[in-house]
Amino acid sequence: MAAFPESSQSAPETPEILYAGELEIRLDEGLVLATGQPLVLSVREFEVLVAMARRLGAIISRDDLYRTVWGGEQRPGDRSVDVYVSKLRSKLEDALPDRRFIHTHPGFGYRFQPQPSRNVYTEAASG
Amino acid sequence: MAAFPESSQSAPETPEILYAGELEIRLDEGLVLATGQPLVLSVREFEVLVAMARRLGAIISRDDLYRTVWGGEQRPGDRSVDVYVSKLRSKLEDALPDRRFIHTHPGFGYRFQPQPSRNVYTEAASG
DNA sequence: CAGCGCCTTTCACGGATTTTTCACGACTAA
DNA sequence: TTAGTCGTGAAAAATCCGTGAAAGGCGCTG
Repeated sequence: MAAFPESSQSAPETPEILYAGELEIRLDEGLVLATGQPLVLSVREFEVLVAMARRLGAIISRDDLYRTVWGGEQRPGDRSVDVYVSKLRSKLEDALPDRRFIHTHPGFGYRFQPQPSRNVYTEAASG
Repeated sequence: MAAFPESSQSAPETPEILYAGELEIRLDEGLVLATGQPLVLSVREFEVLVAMARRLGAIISRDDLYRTVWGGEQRPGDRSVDVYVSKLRSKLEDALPDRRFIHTHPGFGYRFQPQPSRNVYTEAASG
């Protein structure tokens, strides 16, 4: 609803703010608001969140996430992505206990999509 | 120097006074009142405060702050911004011990927003 | 000119925070 | 059981930040 005011000179697909559930992700500032309340995320946490939020609803493989956030190829056995997804989940759950955002699809990757945690009906998560 | 810097954004009207919590910042005078009591700030301190207060709630990077207050580009390793934020914090905390104004977002910058650290008798309604 | 006082800039150190890496255990599938 | 995938606490390494204090400027006073 809140249309953001401004430039049409940039690329049409470069929003400065992403919205997902009660999350507001301000790309230019590195700020995330949960129901208006600011979260304190580290740089990596923020980048992982943005990478996922940009592809809301899609499954993103770990390799893909790694390339997007860290750059280069992920070495076999590297768990960085998992660790940061875990940190992110923790902070998001702190801020919004009734929501789940990051869904695991074993063998495939992660999917980012705001979803109430009490109500699980859309699909069985075990692909 | 200029009594007050022209704003970089074209707001319909440029306010001469900023309010934030119990702070009143009189731009044209260079005067800051905390619960009516005047603070003694140096020029730089005042400018840093104004730069932040003008973007209340937003994260401002050190580079950004440097450009706004000092002008030009910040040289790598320059800590001026940090030092002045520290001085400012110290004076604000002197004047209003129960409030936090300047929040650090490691890796991103600072966010200015009045926030009670203890006592909540703020004007509750969003303003 | 010399001495002061205030402001700004720069430096340095230690603590805080982040990032990376490791390890263990839960879980799944054959 | 055996192998592969995940979640996550915690150690180790790397950065980032807060801040006291030194150093340099500038104006004022005697």
